[in-house]
Amino acid sequence: MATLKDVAQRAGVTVTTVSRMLNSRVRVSPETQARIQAAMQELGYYPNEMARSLARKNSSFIGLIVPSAQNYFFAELIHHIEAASESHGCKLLLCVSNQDAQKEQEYYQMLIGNKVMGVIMANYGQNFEAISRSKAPMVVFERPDNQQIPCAMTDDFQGGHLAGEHMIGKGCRHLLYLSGNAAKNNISKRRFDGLAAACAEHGLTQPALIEATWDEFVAMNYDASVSRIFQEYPNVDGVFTSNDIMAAGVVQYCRRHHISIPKKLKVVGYDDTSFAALCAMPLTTIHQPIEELARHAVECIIRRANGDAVPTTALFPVRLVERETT
Amino acid sequence: MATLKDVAQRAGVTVTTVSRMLNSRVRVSPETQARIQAAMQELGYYPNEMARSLARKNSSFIGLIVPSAQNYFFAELIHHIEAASESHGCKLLLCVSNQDAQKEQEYYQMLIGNKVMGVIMANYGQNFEAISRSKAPMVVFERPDNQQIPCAMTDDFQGGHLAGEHMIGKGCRHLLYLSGNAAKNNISKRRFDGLAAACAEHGLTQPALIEATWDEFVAMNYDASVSRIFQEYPNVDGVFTSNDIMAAGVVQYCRRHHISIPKKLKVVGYDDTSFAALCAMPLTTIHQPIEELARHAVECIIRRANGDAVPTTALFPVRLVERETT
DNA sequence: TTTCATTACTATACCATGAAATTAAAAATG
DNA sequence: CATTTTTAATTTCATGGTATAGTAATGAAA
Repeated sequence: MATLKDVAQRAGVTVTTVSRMLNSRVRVSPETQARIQAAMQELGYYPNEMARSLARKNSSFIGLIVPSAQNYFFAELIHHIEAASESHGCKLLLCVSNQDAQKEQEYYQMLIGNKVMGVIMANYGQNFEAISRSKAPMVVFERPDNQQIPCAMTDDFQGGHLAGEHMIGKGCRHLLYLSGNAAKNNISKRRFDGLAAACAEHGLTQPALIEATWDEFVAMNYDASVSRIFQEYPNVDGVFTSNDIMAAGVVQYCRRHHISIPKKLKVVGYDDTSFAALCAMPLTTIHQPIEELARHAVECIIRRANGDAVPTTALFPVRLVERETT
Repeated sequence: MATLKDVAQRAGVTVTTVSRMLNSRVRVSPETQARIQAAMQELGYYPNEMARSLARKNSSFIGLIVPSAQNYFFAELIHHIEAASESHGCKLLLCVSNQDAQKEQEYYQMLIGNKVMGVIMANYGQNFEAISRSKAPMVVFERPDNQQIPCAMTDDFQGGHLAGEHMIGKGCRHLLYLSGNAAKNNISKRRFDGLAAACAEHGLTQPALIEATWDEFVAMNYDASVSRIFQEYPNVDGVFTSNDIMAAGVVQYCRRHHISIPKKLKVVGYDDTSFAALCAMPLTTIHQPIEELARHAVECIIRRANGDAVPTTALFPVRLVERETT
């Protein structure tokens, strides 16, 4: 590959001049500019980003750590984060952690080693001290223990509450929350709390709770947990799930067991990925503003890289989308 | 961040020694090794990958260009390519082209500029000359014009043929192919040819053809094309689609219009992503070995980086998975 | 004393950046 | 008009963190 030097030589100037033309807005005479342009054309020059990063002590990479890339929610998140990155001239380094805390750490190290502009973590393993040490800006999709870290999140409590209100309004009396693998984490807890609050407000008992496993998340098959619902809580008439895939699983189960939806059972999913509308029975679900979330996260990083102030926490509202399962 | 120099200083050796220990298999005495290890620990040293890449003239990045990250097929592809990369110690640079040939070029340039080990293109824009110039190994998921480029693909003709055989065997007489946005591309053509061959073998007329648009692909909503099917070919009794999302669209349409599946109409999808089993009506579909494909692509790159020979073309068989739509 | 293993030293390369210095040309001054 | 000042355009030089080749030095074992 042609280097700056080659271009400079061909254009009859020094490397600095070429570099200046490319990077700084200091004037370069039009003639030299033309000569350099021509030389670059002829040689098919493209700067070595490695050298750039080294010299500048930072790259234009943005690291993204997600637990899965297959899962629809994260697939959309990835999609939008890529788009947002690209629109800011950044490149996306994608890391799939499989929810493995160890891997998360390793990936994080690797990203820091690659001098990324910032790291976005979509699943924030609990004890993550390394972060505070490094000074690479980081954004998290979860309320971090460390208040220094910017955070973009949606209003999970509201989501649970909306779902509860909706189902109760439709006549449900026995609610159940089918929680994701992250049952003990805050996201799940907040949603549950929202749901529970709605129950309390209407004088209903606490919602029941079933926790799916991580394996089910990976396999995108929640059959085991879904059937537990009906074994353990036969009189349930409203199910709220942690994601749309689970909701689809419930719908499928009911179809096989001739439980009519929405008459006998109402189902509210979560995320509102395109999948929610694609199931043969379109899901009522809580819509998460994934694109806004993604944009916000990327912007946090860009701003911090520019030395601008960054809001510590941003809370995005969610909304309920009514379709056919309620 | 601590640098090699810092580590060397602390361990009382020269950078060369530390570097040697990290990179070459030349012997370093156990004591020095221990001292260096300790120093690295204490300083939390992690090598600057930028500097490494620069010095070595290559990085351990693998670039992946896909038209979309949301689309289920590509989401799974991404997932598996990430996994395969990681297992070889490589990092994944994800690029979403939106099927824009211009963007594809730009991304490709960018990747070359980042000295990636290789590029995997999941949608291979036609006239892509830049490739031949650069010598970064590249793998494509499509039969390339350029025979130099390794290529991993599945047997699309077989896929079409299987679908045809299956539907004809189930009694269909009027087949239709709902083609993806890439109707004019080879993939789609080969599938159609396979389907047509099956028809011919059974003395049926050529299958009808409807082409979806790129916009529909992006929106993951094929309503417009789906309804065209029934307007233009009211007597169709078997639909073969280019992906599972389309098939789900057909199923949904039929559900709304009380066309019973599989009695009146049979549907065969393509890809067999997890989505195929998740729809409320599980799809009969052509299974693509996405994981194997991904692994193969990554291995091609690794091998070429090691200077080993790489098979030019690898053709993977597909198989039909029968579920409830036929 | 020779031999060998280990480590140090030195220099150079990778490619680009950026601060400071230089040159050349244009403008202002007496 | 000669001289100084200003400005624009470009160059020189040092720098970033690591890799690597070649050579010298050290110390211990043969």
